[in-house]
Amino acid sequence: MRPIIGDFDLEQFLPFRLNRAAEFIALRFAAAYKAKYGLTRPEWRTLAALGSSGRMTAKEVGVHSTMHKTKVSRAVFALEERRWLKRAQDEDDRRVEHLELTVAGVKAYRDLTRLARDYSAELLDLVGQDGLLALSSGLLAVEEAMAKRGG
Amino acid sequence: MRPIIGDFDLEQFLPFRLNRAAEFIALRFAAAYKAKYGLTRPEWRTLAALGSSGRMTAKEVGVHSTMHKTKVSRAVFALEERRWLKRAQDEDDRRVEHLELTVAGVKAYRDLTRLARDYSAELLDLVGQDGLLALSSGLLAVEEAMAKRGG
DNA sequence: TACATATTGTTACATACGTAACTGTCTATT
DNA sequence: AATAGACAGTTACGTATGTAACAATATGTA
Repeated sequence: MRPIIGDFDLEQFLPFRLNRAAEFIALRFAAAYKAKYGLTRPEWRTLAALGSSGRMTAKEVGVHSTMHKTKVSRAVFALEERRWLKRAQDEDDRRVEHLELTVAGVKAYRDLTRLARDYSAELLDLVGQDGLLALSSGLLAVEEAMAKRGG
Repeated sequence: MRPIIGDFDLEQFLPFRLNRAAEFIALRFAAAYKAKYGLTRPEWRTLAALGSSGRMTAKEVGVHSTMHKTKVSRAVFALEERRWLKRAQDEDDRRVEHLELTVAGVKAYRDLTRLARDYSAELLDLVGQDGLLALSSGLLAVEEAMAKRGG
């Protein structure tokens, strides 16, 4: 539909397009880990961060996965209740807690990363290689901008 | 940091990267309309949809801007309270309401689209033309996939 | 040592959200 | 005409969110 009043078109506005695509892409995957384990997104991200890096503080998880500290705090609490994660106080600085996955946590992490890889393949099929390459290269440019301007 | 346990890396996972970039890009613009008018994102989107198309039903707004009907319903209510929008019942089907901006609404729309254009220019400056072109082309591929698979 | 400031992580509060249930209206079938 | 189903839009409810205030600890400076 052509604009009547102005020449602005939401359909062409990058923030809108980016958001819509992100919701679409992320929701399909979120449905998987939500259905299988009842995880929230912050919980999945925390699991993924700890699974790949082995041991981190809550603050590091937040930086690594770009999450607000309250989100991390709540996700850590939920994963701890599930017994997928354990805390250990730092000996030098008692404000700091080192977080680590339990055996059960690692198991869940492995299963979920398998789902993630399956989903990546599905995306390749759905969006096509050219599309994904373009997207990835565009995202890289945004990520560089974020690093400069403090994302 | 290299993964210790598995070979999965959140940093490379497209849903994560897409989400993070979308949050970064959208938040910067959201800050503008939130600071200036106290608008929420659904309200801005509804305003943008009505501003560019002139007259729509709530359902059409939802389709056009990919929003859940409860979001649209609440945004319409808020814009109506502000007297930026008025409703008119359809004469043939009394379930349907035609939504239209008031003069004040159009004025705000014009101002906000100006901000949107400024922000687009800022993005060009921040991310660079090559990056934006790649991003746009990648998003197009996603949008085509969404159209096929029902986004 | 004492005091101000910064930092890690948690919590209280207000707000935003989606699901599901609902109201009112229209359409199709009988 | 009557009934069942579909549809537009609203609302109630539980949950997720960010802001701001907070507790506990650490650091720097006098």
